Amino acid sequence: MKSVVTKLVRDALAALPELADAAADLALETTVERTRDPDHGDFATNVAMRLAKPAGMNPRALAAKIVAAIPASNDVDKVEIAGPGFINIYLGAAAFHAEVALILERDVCYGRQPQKLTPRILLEFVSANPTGPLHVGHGRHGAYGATVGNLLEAAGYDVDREYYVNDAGRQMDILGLSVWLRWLEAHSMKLDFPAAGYRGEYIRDIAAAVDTKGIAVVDRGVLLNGIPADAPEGDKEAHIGALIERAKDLLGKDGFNHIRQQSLESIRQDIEQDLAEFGVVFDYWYSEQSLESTNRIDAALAILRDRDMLYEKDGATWFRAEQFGDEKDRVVIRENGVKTYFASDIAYHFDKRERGYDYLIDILGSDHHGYAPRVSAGLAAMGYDAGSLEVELMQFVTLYRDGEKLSMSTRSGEFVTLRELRNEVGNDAARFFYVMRSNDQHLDFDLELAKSRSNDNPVYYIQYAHARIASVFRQLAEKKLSHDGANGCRGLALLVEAQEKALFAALSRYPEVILLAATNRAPQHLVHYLRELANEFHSYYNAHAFIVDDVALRDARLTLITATRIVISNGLSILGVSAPEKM
RNA sequence: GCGCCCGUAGCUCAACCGGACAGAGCAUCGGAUUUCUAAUCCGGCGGUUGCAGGUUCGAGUCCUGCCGGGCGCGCCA
Repeated sequence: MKSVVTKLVRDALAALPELADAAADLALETTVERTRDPDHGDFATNVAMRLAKPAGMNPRALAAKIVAAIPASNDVDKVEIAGPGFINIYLGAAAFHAEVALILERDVCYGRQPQKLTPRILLEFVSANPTGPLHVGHGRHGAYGATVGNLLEAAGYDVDREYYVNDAGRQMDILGLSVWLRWLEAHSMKLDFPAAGYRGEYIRDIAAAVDTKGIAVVDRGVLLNGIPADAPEGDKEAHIGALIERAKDLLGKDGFNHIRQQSLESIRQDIEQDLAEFGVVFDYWYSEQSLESTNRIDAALAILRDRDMLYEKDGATWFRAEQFGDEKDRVVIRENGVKTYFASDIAYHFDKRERGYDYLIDILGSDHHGYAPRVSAGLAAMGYDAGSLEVELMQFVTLYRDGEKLSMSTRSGEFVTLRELRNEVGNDAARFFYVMRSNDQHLDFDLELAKSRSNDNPVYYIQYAHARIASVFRQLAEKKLSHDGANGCRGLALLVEAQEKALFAALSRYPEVILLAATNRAPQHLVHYLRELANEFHSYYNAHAFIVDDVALRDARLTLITATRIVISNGLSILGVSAPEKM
């Protein structure tokens, strides 16, 4: 609906060639806004104020000129100039009636833009290390990423979702070792579990299920002989490092890898299932190991070397990140010959572009904020536009129960898992609460509120509006009445109550909200909108009966609430929240 | 010390490249039900947008400095 107004203003400016220079680099869409105050009409534009200075004119005089140039339209009731030079546009009722007809016609597709061919977007999120079950922080990444993906798709983008599996490196060895030690414990060996190992209960579960091919019970003395002391007396990293080497010796490299791969695959599958149950699904699970096994890291480094982007210093190989805006140069190959994590990141992001994605969005924890300039520098050095990588940072989640903060710690194994959270509050409340706040705000997740089946809980408030509409139609059927939608559309002009006008206006905003939320990667806009829409509906419900004797009025009202039901359902669907028929 | 993010009502948060008297929910106070689900609605109370400057016709929003909080600043992953 906004596009209709924008077009009118654009046509008006086009009819005023003397403004062409002043308006040359003005993005017109941004000057047209919904009004907050109905006294200011439905839409307002500040275009006259924006152009006043470059055009060398008084804003109100300029506004008058623009208003005079606005072409006649059936959609517009009147246009007024207000305040310092705002142009207020009042739309006629017919424009809103047409929008409701469009909602009914497009149904589940209402609010979706036609598919754009470019840019192709790759959205990477969660990407938690496969060393244990997801915790509540990952849940926020999942809910946010999935919703942003849905929003981008609704906005017409071609978007794929990817999970980067950090299945290489030392942490995987620690995982493999942890599982083996638990397996040995289960086979009657008494030992002190390493302080740096993964201590969660799930490790025992994996150990119990592990395929024992190539695994042997070893003598405790053989295992621990010559291993440096663990913390607190010794260095826990040295201790576990020596144990990993010992494990590889005793089991053989293949034997150890066998345990390690089984362990990580078990955890990865658990993560995938957990997320799937949460309505968070990925197109690709991209393995870090595969980067190495296909030599993509070496290939990327070779390209950098060819471009003179690498140099040797202190026995290590450095990348000239500073040249591309990073705060300092970064090591890609350590003195000991091992490639850094950053080297695989460059290769990975390069590969994303090579796979044909034009635009990359990474959703990362806020503790990774230093990472964006680095990887952008890598992309730029590889010949791709640094601006083609966008990083959205997620602030942390704090759980509260009865007003008390719950602590979380991965290593201790005492964290609250996403699965536990989902079981406790339900998927709908969890999805909703996770995206209620802007991603750059800390999220206080109140378990009691999320569970409460009361008016305190915004999820139920919105779902209840949907269920109430469904209930109205059940009542209609019980009364042996039916709804003639075509007749309802013809009779929309009968709907002149304040609550009806408010509902018309709210409904017509939906496509704009989707675009806004998608553009800003800001699901909370949709959350707030749905709450407002539900509020308009509940007010209407309380003020007026829908199932009235006057057939024309009844059909019109039922048509209006049908449109409301469609929009609520579509919006909730993007949030990954169900729209119940009954509560 | 340097860098990034945040600071809005008692609490939790909105506010669309800067726009009209800064909006919701909770809490609190008062009201609405012979009714299509009261998981609802209507109204009242509540603000120097951390502080001080600056830019602008116009600043919660942009710039500078300060105060407070979070996170980062590895040849870790």
